Amino acid sequence: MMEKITRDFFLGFIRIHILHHAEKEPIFGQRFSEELGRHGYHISYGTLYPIFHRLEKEGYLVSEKINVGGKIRKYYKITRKGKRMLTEAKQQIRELVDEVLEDSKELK
Amino acid sequence: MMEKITRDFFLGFIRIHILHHAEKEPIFGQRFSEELGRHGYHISYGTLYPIFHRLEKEGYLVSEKINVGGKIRKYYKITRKGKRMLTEAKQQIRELVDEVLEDSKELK
DNA sequence: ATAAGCGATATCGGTATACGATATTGCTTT
DNA sequence: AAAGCAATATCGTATACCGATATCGCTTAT
Repeated sequence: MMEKITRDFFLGFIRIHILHHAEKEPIFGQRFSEELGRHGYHISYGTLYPIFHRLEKEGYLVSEKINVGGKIRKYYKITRKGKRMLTEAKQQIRELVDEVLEDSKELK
Repeated sequence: MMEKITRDFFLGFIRIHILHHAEKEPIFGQRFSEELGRHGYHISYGTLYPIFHRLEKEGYLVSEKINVGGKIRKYYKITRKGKRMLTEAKQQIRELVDEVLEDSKELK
């Protein structure tokens, strides 16, 4: 089980994580969750779906329902507004993180 | 005002941030808050103090009340357990962050 | 044609966390 | 002894996370 502190970090980072992936290719909830799982992370659908809804409502993502093999997936892709925000957020996060993680670089 | 998404990140990162500083020198709430403020960040005392309490309760920090000019400050320093956790958390966070922020490096 | 199956999304009730505002602590000075 | 002050602590409300459960929409079997 993950340390709570690392988990808090993970959760605070999840929206950025989502936008980052949605910038590369359209994503949908279940697959995104699975991929996190493959990397040892887990997020409840009760958390994940409302986050998608909110990101769409705020204009950072836009969704499209697609029938794949008879099942409906809701694919999300990033909007122009989302890209702008993501770029800016990444810069701010990098500044925040660089100072604190500086001395852990050699431990990689 | 900060973007909500960046704020979520900041909040998820705050415990790491605190431990990081407490590793360098003993810290107390009000000064820590002021220093964040100087860097453009803000955290409510209603959020900050309970975080300190929890980190101490979990054994990552230990506090000592010190009278400075007639005022009581509660200085926190990191414990051995806290150091171990911090080192581990930093590595995990670096892995998480590196993939996502990779392509923002040249924008620094 | 209908109901069972299934991938996927949506939502619910309980619990925890963040916030601004207010109260409290503990010492010093008047 | 009470007023002043830096600093810490806590309160009530709002929001977020969670596991569990419900719902959706299509396909296949009866």
